[in-house]
Amino acid sequence: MNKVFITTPIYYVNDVPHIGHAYTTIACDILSRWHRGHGKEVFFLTGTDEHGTKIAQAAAAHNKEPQAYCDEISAKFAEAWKSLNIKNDAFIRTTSPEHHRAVQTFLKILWDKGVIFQARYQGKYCVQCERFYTEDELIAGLCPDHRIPPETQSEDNYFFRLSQFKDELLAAITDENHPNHFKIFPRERLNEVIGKLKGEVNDVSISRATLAWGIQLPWDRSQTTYVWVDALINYLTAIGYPQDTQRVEQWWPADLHLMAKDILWFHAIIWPALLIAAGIKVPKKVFAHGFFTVNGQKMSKSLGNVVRPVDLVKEYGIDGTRYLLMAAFPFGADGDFSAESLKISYNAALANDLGNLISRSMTMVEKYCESKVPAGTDRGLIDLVLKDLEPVEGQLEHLQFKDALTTIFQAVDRVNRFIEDKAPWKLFKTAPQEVGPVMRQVLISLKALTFYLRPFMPDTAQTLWQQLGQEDYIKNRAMEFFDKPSSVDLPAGQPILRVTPTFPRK
RNA sequence: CGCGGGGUGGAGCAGCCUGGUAGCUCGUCGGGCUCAUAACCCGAAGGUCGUAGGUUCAAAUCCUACCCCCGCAACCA
Repeated sequence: MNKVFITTPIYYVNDVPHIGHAYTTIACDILSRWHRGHGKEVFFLTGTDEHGTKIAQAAAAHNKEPQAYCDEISAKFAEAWKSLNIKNDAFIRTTSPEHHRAVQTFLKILWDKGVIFQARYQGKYCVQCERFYTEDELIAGLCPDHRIPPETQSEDNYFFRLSQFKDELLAAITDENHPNHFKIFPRERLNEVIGKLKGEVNDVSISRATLAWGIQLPWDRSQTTYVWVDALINYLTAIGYPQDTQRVEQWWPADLHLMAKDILWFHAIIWPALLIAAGIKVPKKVFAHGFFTVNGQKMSKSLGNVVRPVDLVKEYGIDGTRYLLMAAFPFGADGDFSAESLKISYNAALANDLGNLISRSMTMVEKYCESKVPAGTDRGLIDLVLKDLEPVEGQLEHLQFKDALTTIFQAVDRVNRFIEDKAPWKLFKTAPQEVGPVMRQVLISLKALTFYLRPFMPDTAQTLWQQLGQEDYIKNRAMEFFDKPSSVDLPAGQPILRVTPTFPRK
């Protein structure tokens, strides 16, 4: 399998991007870069979700036409990803004509297959959730998510027979040999989904009669597609569905849908059910990461503690931000970002360990080795460093970003300890001929490290790459490296460049 | 019976699924080094793993009960 199709959710344009969005997107970017570095063909998709009542309302509140409003906010997402060095292969917008066509085609298939029916629905509808709730689901008569009283609404809607797929879905997620098998991670979330699936599963409304800002149902223009159904189909639109069958064939099924845990149900149940109903393969893996608090509190506008990606980038740089977000707590679990711990983490890992290692190494090569890669044959350190780094492969395979970083920084520590142990500054005085082989090992170890740092910190890796006197781009060399790490090397005599400190202390 | 997360040395966390020397980062104390971004290296102190039971040769780890903390209104990954 040589292709990897990775997606973030498409982000709802009723607010500008914050670090929650960035968190998911950075994680996908790291995976994309890692896979590309291993020679895989990667399609990394992100984008914006632009339909629905809330968007129409938000636009009205800004005195804008919905489309103009969407254009504006959507652009901010695209900009944010640029500023975080996100290299997505496509940026999809649900207001695009291609997406309209895809949604209508997809829904028409479901309609023709008879899995959609019309019913007069009377029920409790939460405007915020844009969904109906059963009496069971309400808590003290309030929406369980929003804690507001739902409106009693009655209208003719179209419904998708989700209940019909309940057993098959349960089998699909629990039985590895099921033809529609797909994985849900992490474990807690899988258990949660299984639990819900074993309970009552209701058919879901897929259209609204009163919503104008959306995509009309192909067989009934008086009805507009429910935003969630609209949104999920983006994953198909982006790869050319329905007309470009070749591209669809090439990329589908998606290898990974990554998202936060609040929208797992849509991705793990509704989406696969829709696909099965339409006769399309289900995604291979759905991973829901956790929520986080900021300084121990939920991020909120009213508390004024919403953190924007730009704020962090300003303080810690692009790579610093990418590192800090991934290193703070295990991916998948809930966690906290505090201003204090970010700073501590930055100084400890990036400035003191990695930044200083680079700095001291380059200085010593300059002072003791005439700024050139020295000759030598010892590879003891290099072998140990490569051994240290081996677990990264499996850790990234399981989206354990924090663990992968821990592993990488253990290798960084090893190089620091090696330098301490060999004390080139002493050797320079007592046995100068021994300095070269020591520094050579340090430099080659740094080169190896660079390949592992690259997905997390692409600019840093490229800079370090150039400091090591390498030309070209590191990304073009990753495949060759990972093909046979043990042969990593540097030509003796190659000039080493010194540049300004990477990750200055804060 | 609403849902979920958590209680582990001073702080923040990992380990718990697949029982068997309690690990990491920061901080503190002592030492070393001086190549380096007041950094780096070595050593030390410090924990009855929320409480009470149970299972077991053995439990932070499995089971039961209980106590406490946090998120689940809005924005929202």
